[in-house]
Amino acid sequence: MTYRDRLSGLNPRVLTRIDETQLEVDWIRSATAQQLLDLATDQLGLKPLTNVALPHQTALELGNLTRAELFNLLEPHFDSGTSTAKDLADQVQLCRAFANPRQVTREVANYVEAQVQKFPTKADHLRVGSNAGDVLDPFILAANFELLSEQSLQQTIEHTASHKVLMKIEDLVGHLHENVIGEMRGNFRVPEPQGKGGKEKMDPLFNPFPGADVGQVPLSEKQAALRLFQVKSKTGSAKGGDGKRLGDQLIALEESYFADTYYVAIVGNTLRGHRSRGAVAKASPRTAILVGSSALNELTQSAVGAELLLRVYQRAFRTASEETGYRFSELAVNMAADFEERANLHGTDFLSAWLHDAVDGPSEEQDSRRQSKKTRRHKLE
DNA sequence: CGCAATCGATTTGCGAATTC
DNA sequence: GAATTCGCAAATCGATTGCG
Repeated sequence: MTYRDRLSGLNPRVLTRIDETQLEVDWIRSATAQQLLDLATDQLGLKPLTNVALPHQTALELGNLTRAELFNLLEPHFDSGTSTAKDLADQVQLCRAFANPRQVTREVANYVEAQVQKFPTKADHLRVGSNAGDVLDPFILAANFELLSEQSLQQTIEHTASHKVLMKIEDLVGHLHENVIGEMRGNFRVPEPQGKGGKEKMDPLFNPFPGADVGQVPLSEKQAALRLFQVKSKTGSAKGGDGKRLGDQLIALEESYFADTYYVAIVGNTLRGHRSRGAVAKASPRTAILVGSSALNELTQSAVGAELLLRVYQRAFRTASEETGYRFSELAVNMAADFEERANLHGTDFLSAWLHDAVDGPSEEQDSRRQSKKTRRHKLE
């Protein structure tokens, strides 16, 4: 019985993507180094290079070279004043990883741009977050003002804004990992659960792989086992009870699909201090728990996965910066002016002004006893 | 049906509890 | 006693729920 037989009955769109990614990885597994090189030169509109790849070298051998190694190989074939050798080295790695590099890089840039559009641009974006209750903490603002900002309103606002932006970027990067790794040859992004039933309940149509973010078709030496990954940015992400919950999900995936499961963190150079390793291992003993390069090697089936991600992301960030025109420091000046203006209006310093904005309100909106709706749940009982 | 509130997921940081 | 793990906090996002 092949891995594919065990998947029959799953959502047809998921199966289509799995079959597609199987073909994509089959190509690179069977291609020669020359074929990979030809693909890369063709995509850049360059003439084919005939005397770079060794006759019996495979595409994987060439594609798994580091960027520096590739560059050294290619550099003698181009004029030293141009960036062509570098571009081609990049393109070889991209073609090794993705079946459609151009589309992937464009989509990543689009995604980044969409998130940049949600970065703060006005003072009101700092005063309250996207959730109405997430009001900026005036006491932390005071600490920021005194301890970080030399009592400068301008600096205080810059620190506050950058904190907010970096929180958004954390979320952004986490999603990039899932989506970009899911696009690589042999991998597929596990679709978000659809419709009702919850995120944790397995359903062949609406939620076939609860607990996994990325799937991978089997290795050529172990054809029976689908590989399923729970991907985190760092080991600190899941804590306490999350580990047990994830472990329970992973072991359910192993049993349902005869799958090998992986609990991986992209960033991290040691398992020491892993917050949820224990809980996952206890609930799902056969799940491999990996961090850093060890994680990337499994996810990308290459030794240069981390390099590749950085390259794709940096390009996207630069493109997004140019295309959105988001200018952090200019916006911070405007936001600071707005805070100052509000303070002058109230005739006090801006910390006091914001303190009242952050805690004052009609008691009907602040006191559950005055909210006549329905009874609320309480933690203790 | 549309919008607001809520729920569950993610991140980091910190201190308490537990384990070796 | 040191190292590890657990649990809580604040912040964000997206999906679901529920109200008018």
